[in-house]
Amino acid sequence: MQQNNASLTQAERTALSDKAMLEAAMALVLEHGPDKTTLAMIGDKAGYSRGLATYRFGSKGGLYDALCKSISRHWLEYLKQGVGDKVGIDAMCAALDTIYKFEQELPDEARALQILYSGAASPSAEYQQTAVGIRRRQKSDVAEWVRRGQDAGQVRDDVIADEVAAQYVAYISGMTYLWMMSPDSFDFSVANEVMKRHLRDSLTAV
Amino acid sequence: MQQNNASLTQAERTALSDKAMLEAAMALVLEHGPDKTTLAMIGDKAGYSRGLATYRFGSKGGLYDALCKSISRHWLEYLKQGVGDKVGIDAMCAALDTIYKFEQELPDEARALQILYSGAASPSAEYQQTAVGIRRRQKSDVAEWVRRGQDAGQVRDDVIADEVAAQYVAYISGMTYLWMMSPDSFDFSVANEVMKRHLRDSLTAV
DNA sequence: AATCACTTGCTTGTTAACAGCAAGTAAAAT
DNA sequence: ATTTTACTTGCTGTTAACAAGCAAGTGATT
Repeated sequence: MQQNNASLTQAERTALSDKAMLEAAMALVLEHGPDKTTLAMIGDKAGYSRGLATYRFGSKGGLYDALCKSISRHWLEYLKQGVGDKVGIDAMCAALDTIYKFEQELPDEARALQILYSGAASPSAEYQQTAVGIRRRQKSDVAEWVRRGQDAGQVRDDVIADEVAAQYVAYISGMTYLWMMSPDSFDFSVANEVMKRHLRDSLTAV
Repeated sequence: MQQNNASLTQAERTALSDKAMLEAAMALVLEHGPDKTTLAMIGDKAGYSRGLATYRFGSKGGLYDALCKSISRHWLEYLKQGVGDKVGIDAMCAALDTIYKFEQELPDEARALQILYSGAASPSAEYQQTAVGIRRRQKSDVAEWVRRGQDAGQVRDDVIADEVAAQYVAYISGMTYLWMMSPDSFDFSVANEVMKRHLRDSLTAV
């Protein structure tokens, strides 16, 4: 399929097939969901054999773990760019805007990530720890924003960073889930404005 | 298995096997997740044949839809009892306490429901509409509490009931999900106290 | 620079497990 | 007694996973 390139190093071949497989997997997950997607479909769509997915990723769960990590990495980079070096309330508001922008610009990745994170709730999900780790990291990042905002005098001192971060991450998890499940019932941009106002009202130093 | 009862009506037989199947399914979903649970395992655990689940519920997805509805019904009754005839902020706070109590008293049902709702994010989930409908109903119930609280003069008039309800339901969805994924990272009772304080601070009429 | 030993990427053959269906049996209703 | 309903068993196509094989790339020796 891809041997029109006269000659590739082993590393290049792997990188190429890896990318093709993960892209195919994402498209098929969006269309059919993780469980109705078969390894044969993925291999076929990627332009390889039905056996490559298992060979490369060990198992179906292993492939989804890799996909989860791959999209998460991209998302975390995107978020980092959107937030920049802001801290405190500014960082939290910028993150909300970045989430919305990500959903608008890269709806496929956003949706696929949401499906995978949701699937991680199942006891059989092999990427459960991956999903948990990312949520945990997001929470600690937010807590750090709050602490730095407090140091900078922007955020009031009597709030507890970890508590604020837990509420914030819970809100985001729930809102992205609900919005994906029924976009017509939940207006994301309005919700974001409400949330930003709330953050300013409740966290700004007196 | 259950024919020690001399004679049962057809309706009784169905009710009995229905209950046994759903209970078995719930236990197995908690242990192995929906996709690694097989219909044969469910029939076996319930004390019937491997074929009954398909016969009764049409398909694996149909069974999970029934399970989702069954646990949801119980949960909604439990919630109704916990909230009583409260409205406004009181109802929203009572609902938070009831959620916590449900998780403490009936952790299996709470966890199974969470797994099923999460699985509904997959495009292949046959109970997607069931899950969406319940979330939608919860949101409109909350909006109604807010409106009645406004009528009673407890809740400030300048908040928009639908917006408040969306935020509230999003927060609950996210918190229950995160708490199930890593109970050690999210302190549910502390989060509830924080949330209740926030509700009072931001919604109480001036 | 040409060959050869070896490794790595990928494919194909195979198997056990699975969901779903159809045809059957047993139990209750009429 | 006959019909209807609850449930079981036999069967088939599909699937994930594994193993054995093939082909392409790599690196050392000459």
